[in-house]
Amino acid sequence: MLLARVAEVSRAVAAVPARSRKIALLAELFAEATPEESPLVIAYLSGRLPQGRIGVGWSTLKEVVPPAVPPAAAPALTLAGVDAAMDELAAVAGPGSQAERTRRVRELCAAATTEEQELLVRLLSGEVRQGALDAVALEGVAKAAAVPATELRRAVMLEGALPPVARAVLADGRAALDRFTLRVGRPVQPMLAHTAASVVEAVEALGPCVVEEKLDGIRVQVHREGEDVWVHTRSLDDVTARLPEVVAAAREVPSESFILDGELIALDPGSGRPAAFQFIAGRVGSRADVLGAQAALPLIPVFFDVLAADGEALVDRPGRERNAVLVRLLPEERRVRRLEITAPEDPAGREAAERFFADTLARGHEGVLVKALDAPYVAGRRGRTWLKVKPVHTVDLVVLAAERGSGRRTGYLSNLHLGARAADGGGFVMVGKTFKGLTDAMLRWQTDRLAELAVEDDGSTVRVRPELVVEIAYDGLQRSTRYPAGITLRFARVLRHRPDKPAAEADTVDTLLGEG
DNA sequence: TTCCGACAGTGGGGTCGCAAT
DNA sequence: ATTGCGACCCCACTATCGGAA
Repeated sequence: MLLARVAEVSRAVAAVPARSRKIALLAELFAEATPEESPLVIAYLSGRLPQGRIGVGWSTLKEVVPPAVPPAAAPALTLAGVDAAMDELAAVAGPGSQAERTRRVRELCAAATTEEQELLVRLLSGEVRQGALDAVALEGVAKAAAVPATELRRAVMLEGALPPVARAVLADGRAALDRFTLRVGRPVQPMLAHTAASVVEAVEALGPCVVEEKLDGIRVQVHREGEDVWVHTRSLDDVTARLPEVVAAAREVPSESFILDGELIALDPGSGRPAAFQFIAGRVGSRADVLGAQAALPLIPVFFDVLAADGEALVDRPGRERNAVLVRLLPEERRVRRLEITAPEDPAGREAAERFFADTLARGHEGVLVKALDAPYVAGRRGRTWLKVKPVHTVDLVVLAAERGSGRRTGYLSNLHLGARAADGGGFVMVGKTFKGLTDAMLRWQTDRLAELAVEDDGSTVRVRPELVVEIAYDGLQRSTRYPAGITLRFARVLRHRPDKPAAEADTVDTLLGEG
């Protein structure tokens, strides 16, 4: 198959708003592909390269963004040829590699038509912007293979990726799905949670449930088969080699075969309180001198779920049964603290849940997860049966500048630079940016208002007179080397504009530091 | 007919490893 | 030695479609 055919369908998918039409267009092409090329077609049309990210970002791509490179007159690139080129691109390393990557990307684009160039750039940048990624592509495969999407989705979650499952089901039909089962050693997509505003709201929504402490660390899925152990992150990256202490902990579990789901945290050497997320992420990211890094900051795995044990899959069992297995496998200090609320309608139960939440925060943790007691482990879905609750801080800050948006925000001033009032009363100190929480109406309003306040425009960022106050919600402060006060807001989002409030009454850096 | 679950899109800060300067 | 880039860890929120209620 030619790349041009894929590019053509991608453009058509982007052009139709209805999801059902997107799915139909994708299904048509998937049915047209041979079994050999189907994984490639599906990967490309779900917005990713089979090779994953291969060291090419916007800085490299800006030199080839159409129409920077003269396009080929007629389509000639085959899917197999492009795939081979991507393999080679991914393998480029060492001195001169940056120039070599740029050269190869340009060479590939020179052999592509304009439409193909656009697809290549979008695949390499990871932004297909066709309104269809994994989930919609999965629906397309289900339609093409005439299998129920729910069954296909389950197989994909257990396999961890769509293309291999798609190839099997397109070739052999529904029966092929039976080949994809939960297997120790093969990571599955982790179950995710939704957000609730309060513990009471979460408990009311779920009925009989368990409240668990939410640890602020790195999610890990730990597999063991005999002496073999694998550790995977949320995106299924294999980080086993960086985490010897997790491997050792897995080998202490009194079971030869299991899959555990948990969080990696660390304790601050001084206070014994949970270490800041930044330190834990740094540890997990360190590949060089693993033993030295481990000595400086040993990580502690704490688990909250078990997907399989002693050769038996547990994902379809209710949460209370999985927890019973977890209790059997792990000592208390290897499990998250939890409180069962068996009678959610009883005020005493709700009060207990509230106390547990407050106590968890007092211990220095991030918040809680509330989970329905009878819910199965639904891999890869953000099920309504797990709800997270975290405290939210708010603060009034001043807009110092705004960046022009892209994609559907083209033409709007989108990303706001946020300033706190300086402690000494002189001016404002930037403490972060945000583009979140804005409705289209707010976007339109702030674009107009900020244009009135503009004092300088470099084409991408518009500096403004510091007069517009915005109410900002955030999850807490982080240490920062980027901003002058040495701090920045974590997960800042706009709650509302405050045109009624003078900038001189905005919150100060000291207020921010006081609230932590 | 209305409601709501699931998806995609739009980016935020920090940290590491590696290449370029 | 420092800087810049890319990958990946954490993530919030809105708009939209389409099936459920």
